[in-house]
Order: sequence, then structure tokens, then C-alpha cells
Amino acid sequence: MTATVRIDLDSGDPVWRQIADQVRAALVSRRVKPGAQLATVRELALDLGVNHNTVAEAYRQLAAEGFLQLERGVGALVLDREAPRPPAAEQERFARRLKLLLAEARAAGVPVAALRKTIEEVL
Amino acid sequence: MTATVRIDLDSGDPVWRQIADQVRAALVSRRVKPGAQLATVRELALDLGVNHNTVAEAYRQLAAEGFLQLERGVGALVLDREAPRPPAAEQERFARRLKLLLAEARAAGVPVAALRKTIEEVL
DNA sequence: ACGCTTGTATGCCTTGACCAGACAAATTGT
DNA sequence: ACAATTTGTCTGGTCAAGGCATACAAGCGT
Repeated sequence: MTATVRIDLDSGDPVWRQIADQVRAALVSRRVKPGAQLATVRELALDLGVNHNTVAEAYRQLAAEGFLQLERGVGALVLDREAPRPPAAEQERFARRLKLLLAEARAAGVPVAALRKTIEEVL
Repeated sequence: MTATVRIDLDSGDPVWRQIADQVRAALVSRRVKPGAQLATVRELALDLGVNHNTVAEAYRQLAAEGFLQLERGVGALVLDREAPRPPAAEQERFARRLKLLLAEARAAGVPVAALRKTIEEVL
């Protein structure tokens, strides 16, 4: 059993990144704990209706970030990963992305209260 | 004079969208007010070191969203645009993106306090 | 040892970003 | 009025990346 992943083909950003993002979110929030087994690339691919290479690309990304350990014949193992010390430039980059997303949401008419609610829901 | 736009070629998402996002942020925050003239597509393109078509694509996007009025021989005029009533599905979509971005930031090691600070800075 | 499962590598096609340059409409100068 | 200039738009072309089908390699179970 893994995190239920939802794919939006009209999203604009690639499917493999959507998968990586959502699985990462599940791992960071500890909804899936270290030691657990994720779905195999083919399982998840079949579930999502995409090619297994697409899922494999997402898994490789997470493995490169230190979240997963991939092994042939075994599958994807969730590692215990402590948060790194990000450089200030990296933090600034996230700050920019956050500002832009909030601006886009407000431009779309999403009320500020709704945004706050979602934020508090995460932290 | 327009909003100072910064392009990140390694960002992964297309330049025209980066431009659109940043200009939109400037418009939503009212740092550029309705009635003002934006830089022409060629001016901004020269400034950023990209092709004028790239900027034009970004401007077209904003025009389609109702932010700008484009006219040949004139330029880009900032319109007065009231926030639409977004459907619940749209709000949910933004909520998802927001959660994912925050998860990614936390995964990168950005402290929660820094995130809160940036958020408050916008609202 | 054999077959099955699992991640990986290769090759191909399609899509989209970006660009160069030509075109069309509106303004400006004379 | 006319012509030149300015401005957004359109067309065609190149290239990188996403996604897929298929074949390969490594580990596990019987």
C-alpha cells in the first residue's frame, strides 16, 4: 500500500514530477514511514495508467534526494532521511516560488482565508 | 517601467510562464496599477535576453486572464480586473499545489518559521 | 538451476519551448 | 495625406524533454 497518487494530465508539468512531488509529500508528512515498501514501479504505473518508466523516473528522483532505496527484484524501500541544511539561496528560491503561487491563487480569486486554512493544515 | 522580472533558465518550467507569473504577481499586489503601460514585448525581451515571442506568449497569457489589453502600435495596457468567483474544484487545485510546494520546501530543509515569514509577508 | 519479479537501459515518436524572420495594424513625424 | 517607425502577431524551423514500447540485467523464490 502506498500513498494514493492523483495525476493531472492537463497540469502542464510532467507526470513523473507530479508523482515525485506527491510521494515526497507523503514521506515528509510521515504518512509513510521509513522501512515501508512502496508500490513497485509497474504496480503504480498500472494503477495510474502510465508507462512504468515514468514512475521509475519519479522514484529515481526521490532516490537521488535520499528518500528511497531502489533495488532490482525487491522494490522501493523508504529510507530514514534527516533534513539537510539548505543554503540561503535555496531558501530564497522557495520563498519566490511560494510568493508566486500565492499571487496566482489570489489572482484566480481564491480567498485569503482559504489559503491560510490550507497552510495551517500542513504545519 | 515595469516590474523587474528575473528569469531562471534552470528552473524547469518555461520562461514565458515565469514571466507571466511574476508580472501577474506584480499586478495582483497592485505594485503596478490599472491604466499603466507595461514594457513592450521587445523592450522586456531585450532586457531579459530572450526572444520577443517568448515575452509575447507571456503577455498573451495574461491578456487571456483579463489582466492586460494588447494592441498593435500601442503596447500592453494594464486593465482593472476584479477577482472572479473560482469554482470549488479550482480552489482545491490550488490547495493541492500549495501543500506540495510546502512539502517540497520542508523536504529541502527549509525551516517552518521561514515559510511562515514569507507567507505573512505576502498576506 | 530455472522462472518470476523488479529496476534499468535503449530507441523511437510526439509535443512544446524557443527562436528568426516576415507580416499587419496603429502611432508619429513631416 | 503619406511614409517611416513602433508594436503585437503569425509562420516556419530547430532542439530538448516527456512518454512509451521493448529489451535487458539483477535479485528472489521454488
